[in-house]
Amino acid sequence: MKIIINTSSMVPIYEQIVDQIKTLIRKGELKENDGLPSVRALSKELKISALTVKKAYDHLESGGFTITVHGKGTYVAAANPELLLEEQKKELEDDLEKAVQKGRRFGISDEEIRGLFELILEG
Amino acid sequence: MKIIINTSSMVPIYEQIVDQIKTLIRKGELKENDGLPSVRALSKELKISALTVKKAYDHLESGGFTITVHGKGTYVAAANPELLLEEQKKELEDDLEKAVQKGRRFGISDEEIRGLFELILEG
Amino acid sequence: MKIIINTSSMVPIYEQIVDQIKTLIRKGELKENDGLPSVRALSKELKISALTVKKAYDHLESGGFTITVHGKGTYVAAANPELLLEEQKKELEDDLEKAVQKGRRFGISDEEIRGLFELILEG
Amino acid sequence: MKIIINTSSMVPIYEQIVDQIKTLIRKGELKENDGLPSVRALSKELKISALTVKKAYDHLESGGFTITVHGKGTYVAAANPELLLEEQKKELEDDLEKAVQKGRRFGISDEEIRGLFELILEG
DNA sequence: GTGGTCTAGACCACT
DNA sequence: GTGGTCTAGACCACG
Repeated sequence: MKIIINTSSMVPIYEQIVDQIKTLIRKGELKENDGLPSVRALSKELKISALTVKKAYDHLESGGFTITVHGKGTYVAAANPELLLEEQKKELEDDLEKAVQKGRRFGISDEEIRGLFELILEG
Repeated sequence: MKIIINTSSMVPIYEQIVDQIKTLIRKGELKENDGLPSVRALSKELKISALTVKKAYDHLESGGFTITVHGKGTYVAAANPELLLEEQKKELEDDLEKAVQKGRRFGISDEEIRGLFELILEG
Repeated sequence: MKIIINTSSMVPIYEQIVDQIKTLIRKGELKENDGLPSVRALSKELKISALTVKKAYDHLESGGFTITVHGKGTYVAAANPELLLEEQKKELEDDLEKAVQKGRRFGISDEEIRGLFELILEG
Repeated sequence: MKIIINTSSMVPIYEQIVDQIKTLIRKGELKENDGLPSVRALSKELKISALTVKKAYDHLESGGFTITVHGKGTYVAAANPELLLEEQKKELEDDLEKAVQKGRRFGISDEEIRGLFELILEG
């Protein structure tokens, strides 16, 4: 489990974990019935609170991506990589749309917004 | 003063006010020495707490965009539209960068991210 | 009546008026039964709100320095220049004491405070 | 944290808190990365509203004296005691200057003002 | 009328 | 537990 946490990022830690595990599942690096690290183990490895890991696992489970078996651990559920991809694309789309709308609200032209976007993508 | 508040947004109300007034100043719709609505008047108009409007005005003043005179009101300070534009561009840039990073974290290729972006811009 | 108003000062306008009239009385430039300018006249002369002048006159009257005769005007009361001087000294003393206490609270030595004070007095 | 609040003073409570914490930082009693009391804890201790403490902490953060981490707490930032000292001296200087100007407005001679000042400093 | 401060409590997000 | 936002209303100072 290569999870990378950026504590100075504005993205909540639990969300960073959720995002990365979802991606691992989608890309097939985590397959059905694979076991996730225990909450305590992952929290120790990432040097963060166990409650934060627990929150990430809760989100994964309520989204149907994992199944938690009491007393045993957390396992990857029957994955549907395509659905997952669509979901993640939708989320990205929302973020991009919000940014574009903010730019337009600022009175910045679409050409300029595109220019900034390309700079970021290439930089 | 056409300020539009979206209470269901995750963006704090006071920040929405700050953003929109900054934009009005930058676009010249609010000029130097123009008076802003009184705290009470705007709070009544937007149906929000006076303290929330006050907080927005405080942010504007500490940013040097307005000058507040006790017992008289809040006025637009000597504007520096260019500096303001740079600031707003920087903010947009940050949002776009976060979105791109999220896309990459999802394992979505840059080409796909660009595709989504163009769809939004053209849509 | 040479009253000088500094609108950019942090001292309230009405207080500036009160201070200067008290001083005029104390120094004998305004004597008992002398008439003060009407509220309207002074407000026009100083280009400030009549309410502000009214507030200054109210303070003077409640302090016993003037007497207002309905329909006639405001007149200097029997002055007691010595008492007035003591009062003003007391006020100055309070301000200086507050400043010194603040300096000490900041952990600035008495020598340094004295140094700053002398600089101001000589500057 | 020995913070002393004077509710009968004209100085806003939040400003009193800001002043005293700045001084604690400058004098080294609060060092880099030290945690400040939680908003709720300090508000309870001082028997004031949590919002007032929050306002003080906001001012400290916007001044770069502290760093606030959501869900964790407020911590002392890399201090710059010298800059802080200059800032506090400037504040004291302003207060002294205002007092001197008031004395002169009262028509009190510089010698007398100095006399009062020395009495306070020595008393 | 204006802004400035404060309260007592609520709800939310993050750890 | 922590901080972040918001409310509805109060009281004060200034014009």
